[in-house]
Amino acid sequence: MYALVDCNNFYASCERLFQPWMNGKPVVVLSNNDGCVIARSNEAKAIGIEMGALPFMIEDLLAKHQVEVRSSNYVLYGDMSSRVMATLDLFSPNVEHYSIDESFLDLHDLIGVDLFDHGVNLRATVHQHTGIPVSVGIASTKTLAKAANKRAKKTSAGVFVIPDEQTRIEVLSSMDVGDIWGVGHRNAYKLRYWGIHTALDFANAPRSMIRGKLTVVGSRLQDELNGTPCADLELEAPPKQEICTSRSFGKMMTDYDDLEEATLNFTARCALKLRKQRSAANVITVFAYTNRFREDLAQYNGTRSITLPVASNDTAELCHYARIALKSIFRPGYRYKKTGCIVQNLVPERNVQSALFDVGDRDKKRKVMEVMDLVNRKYGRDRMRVGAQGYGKRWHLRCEQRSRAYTTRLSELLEVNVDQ
DNA sequence: TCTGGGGTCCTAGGACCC
DNA sequence: TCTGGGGTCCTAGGACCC
Repeated sequence: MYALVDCNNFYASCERLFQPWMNGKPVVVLSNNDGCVIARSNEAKAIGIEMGALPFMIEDLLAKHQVEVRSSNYVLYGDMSSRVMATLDLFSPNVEHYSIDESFLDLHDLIGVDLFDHGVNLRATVHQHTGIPVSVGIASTKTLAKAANKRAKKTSAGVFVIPDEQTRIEVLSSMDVGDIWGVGHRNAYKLRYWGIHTALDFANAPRSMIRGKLTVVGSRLQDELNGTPCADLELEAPPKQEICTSRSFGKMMTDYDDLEEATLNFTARCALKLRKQRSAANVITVFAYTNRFREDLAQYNGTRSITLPVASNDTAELCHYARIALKSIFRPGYRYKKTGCIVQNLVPERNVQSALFDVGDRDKKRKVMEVMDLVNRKYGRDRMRVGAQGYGKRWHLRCEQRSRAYTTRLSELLEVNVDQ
């Protein structure tokens, strides 16, 4: 059996931990740039705030219900996530950390233990260690555990087990086909058109039909819903095959120099992420977009890829090629909203194929990066940087309601008054 | 004024090989 | 009447996830 443990309204729950007066009140967390709603407490859901809602369009609703609005604070969420995960690791030797707020646990070694009680215990322990509420779904495949978890969220215990065939059929028959993990809105639409409305319809549909219309992906899903596991736990995250850093800007930008400074900062982030996983990139892609929602403005999407002579994770070298790419796509006169950098065709750092006519001392460059990373680990991100990254930060994000780094910054620790 | 950021997997079709 | 049979590699695009 597998358990799927999912943190309830994770970002909103993190915000509440250190601002407990928000308990029982509606809370929403906004995306980068305070652009749209990406997390909601149950109270916020209840008053009808939708995922993706735009704050300026629901101003009245927010004011009327005195909704607590927060900018996203990923440092806090990332730290709370690792605390939750560390607790889950106590419950199974095999845990897949699937996303920032979800983990799969392998329960195959659990013999003679009541699974429901185990789930209740797990939930209580996570709450005791971290204060984060979680839901637990337990079943014989990952896809069924997902379905059980969805059901668990509707129960007061917060735990739901699919122990037998009867329960499986009952759960699947009351589940919309679009709620199956792996069926997105596009395939859900098609499936309904073909007369498949519930997860049980999907599980019982002719195999050849599912295979024909939804390829092997659909076929596997069907097997999983019928209790045949097709996906094992991924205990170690495989190295990423590509890495992207991009942001929308608080304000649209027209000036090339501003755009370059932002883009090279994103490139530097990519280079750092590459070094962290000990990879080097063969290809670098840079893109620059205008605001696609502003139909009144001229639109432009520029993108350019460059193949490096030798795979690299050197910040200065990647910035050099990123700048060439950006210069070649930049068109004056447009108002740019977003740029980004993607590094691709990654290879292990130790495995880099050198070029016949390569110039420069790569060993020396590597040592420079090592020192830079060391300095920055000790004194803070980007303390040491390439000049082109600048200090202007004209491209900075808007985040007007950001909470403190309660768990990761000494200067922002919570103060507790003990006089009373 | 105002719409996130970061990934993976699969398939079809073209180019090319013998 | 009417033009083989297998392959591989690469890319673009679609679909999905959080």
